[in-house]
Amino acid sequence: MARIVAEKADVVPVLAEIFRQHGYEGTSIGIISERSGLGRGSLYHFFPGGKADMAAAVLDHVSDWFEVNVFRPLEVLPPEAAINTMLDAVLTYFEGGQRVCIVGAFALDQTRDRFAGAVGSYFARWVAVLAACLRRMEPSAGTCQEQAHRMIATIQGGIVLARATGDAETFRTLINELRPNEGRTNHGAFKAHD
Amino acid sequence: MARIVAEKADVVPVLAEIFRQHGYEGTSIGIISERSGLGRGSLYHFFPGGKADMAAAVLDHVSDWFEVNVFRPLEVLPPEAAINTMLDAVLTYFEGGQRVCIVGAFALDQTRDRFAGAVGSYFARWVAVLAACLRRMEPSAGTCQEQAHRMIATIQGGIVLARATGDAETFRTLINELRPNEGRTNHGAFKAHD
DNA sequence: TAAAGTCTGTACCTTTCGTTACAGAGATTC
DNA sequence: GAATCTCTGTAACGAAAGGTACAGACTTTA
Repeated sequence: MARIVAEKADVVPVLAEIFRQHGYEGTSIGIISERSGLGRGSLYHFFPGGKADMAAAVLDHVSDWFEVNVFRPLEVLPPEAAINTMLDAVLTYFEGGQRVCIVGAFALDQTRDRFAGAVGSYFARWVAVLAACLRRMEPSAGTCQEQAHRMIATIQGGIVLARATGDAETFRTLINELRPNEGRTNHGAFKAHD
Repeated sequence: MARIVAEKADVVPVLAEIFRQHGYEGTSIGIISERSGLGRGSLYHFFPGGKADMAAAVLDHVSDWFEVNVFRPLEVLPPEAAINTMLDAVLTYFEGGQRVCIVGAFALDQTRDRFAGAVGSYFARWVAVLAACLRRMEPSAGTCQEQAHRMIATIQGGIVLARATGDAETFRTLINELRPNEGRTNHGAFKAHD
């Protein structure tokens, strides 16, 4: 038999892309086998738990990526730089909003219940770490958690909006408006009048 | 045969709820038949195009609801009242973010391509009509479209976030912060400093 | 009341789903 | 170099998928 040795680590990103495109229910083992080039044998060798196992590995992988590229920087970098790093990462990772956040996508249907732990902790950690960063930035502010919610919601909703309208520029503008370092402009829903 | 005459109009809301919960791919005719109480015969009588036909009817129905309860008010009411009406509708309709926006959910996977027209025009109309309302409110502002994007993204992302964390209060706070009529507070991501 | 039209339940079709079984090829170990 | 382990391809499984066929029962029209 032709044997091209595959490693689990190489397969997970491919799986991630497939789940991103088709969603959990829309992804079939057939598609996975075809797009990854791995037969069913290999697939079930790496992921004995089947499809759910594959999706769980993808969620882990995504969480790790955000841990390194977003959450950790939010903790260790100076606040303004941290937030800019986060937004830069978001802009490239989600490809102008055309590439979906699987965790967010999973949250929208019953898939959420299956992976409630991973989905919940991903967003909980993001909120916690971003709120803490905002607090370091403006210790006087008592609404850091709400600000964090608003920023994350803008990112997630920006993906929905950008994909629905097919407009990547919408997403980029939305994200860049969240930056803290462009001359203290008002980033609110309504312009400040006074 | 037992004959309980059903009307298409009565069935569509039930379908909507099912698609909301399971997503397009996760919804099977079996589930639909079971939950709606209609046999396959009736289902395919009302929707000759099958599952896609059913989902299309749901999208139409949702669009109509928003047309009446959100878009039209945004056009005809005084701006501030219009926006408050929209936010009230959003709060009750999405049930604290636990109930999903099907249009938004469809936008996140390949289902979008199947219903690109309905998905695109739903959001395009929302953006257009909200931006126009904001312009009437503050004719000087040149960023009404961006503000509209931000508000709609907050709503859609708020649903994602609320469902992921299971916290309905997060969603309510997020929505209420979008209101224009509470003493000109700054609703931005960052507090205004000057 | 006869005819036509509308709705409904059931049985069945084909395809695809996720999963399993398993033999064999290649690498690794002793 | 035999034994073992890791990986791979193929075939097949039962279950569930979406969809069709169609006769029967009720309404409506005439």
